[in-house]
Amino acid sequence: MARAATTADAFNAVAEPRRRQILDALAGGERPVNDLARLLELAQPQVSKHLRVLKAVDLVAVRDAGRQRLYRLNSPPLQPIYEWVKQYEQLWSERFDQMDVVLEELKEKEKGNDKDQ
Amino acid sequence: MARAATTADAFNAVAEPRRRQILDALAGGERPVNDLARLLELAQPQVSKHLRVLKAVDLVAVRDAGRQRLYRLNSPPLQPIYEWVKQYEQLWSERFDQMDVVLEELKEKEKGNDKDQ
DNA sequence: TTGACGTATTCCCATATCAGAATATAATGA
DNA sequence: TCATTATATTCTGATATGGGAATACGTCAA
Repeated sequence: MARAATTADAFNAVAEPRRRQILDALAGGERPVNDLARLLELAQPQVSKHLRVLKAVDLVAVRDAGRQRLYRLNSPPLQPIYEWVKQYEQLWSERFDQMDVVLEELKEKEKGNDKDQ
Repeated sequence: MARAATTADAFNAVAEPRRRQILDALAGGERPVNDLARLLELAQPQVSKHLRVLKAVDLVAVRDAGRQRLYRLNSPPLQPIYEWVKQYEQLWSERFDQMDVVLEELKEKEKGNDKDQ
């Protein structure tokens, strides 16, 4: 098998920086496609394609407005990412863990020194 | 160009479920490769390959222990993901608040129905 | 040294990606 | 209806993935 599709879940969809930028832009409110293209300095077809991926994982919704299509953010599908990564936030923010890492490295170094002698 | 490499950053590395599982397993402490393979019911070579990706983005560190190689979690590279997704957490919790409002209204209506009976 | 164990690498292959260019579709206004 | 504007789709090509299988590498014990 190959790599999971970008449309497989929010994790994969959001791994692409352009798509994160699009979501960031939509956080300010709904926008038509060309607007996004101008903002991100990206060609219109690429924007449409990225939006398609985001739509597939339900991260955006669309609304027709004449010839324009107004896309808007739908953030809830990001929640699993938040929930997953949140658990690790403690690990890097807690001082004790950092101390553990430092101590581990010191032990390693000491081992190396022992070997040398 | 093609899709960004899995080793491009933590976003891409972590988009693969198996690699998240590996990190989850390592959250409990350092482990040798075969241990992980058994835990995740995955063939050893695949585990080694996933670990290589995780190492490339500095999400794991290794320590030699005889014939074994003990891998351990290094969570700080996950921080950019947390920081990015955290901004959206408010948006969906606000939505929940709105839902609360709706539920409240429903309850009110029900009260009204009770009165009718 | 040899054999066994633990881990890493390589090869194969089906599958997707992303950008760019070209083109198609849809809606509006004259 | 026709031209214009806004968006979507299709095609191409270079690239990489992830699993499976086979194999190579490294270390320890006898």
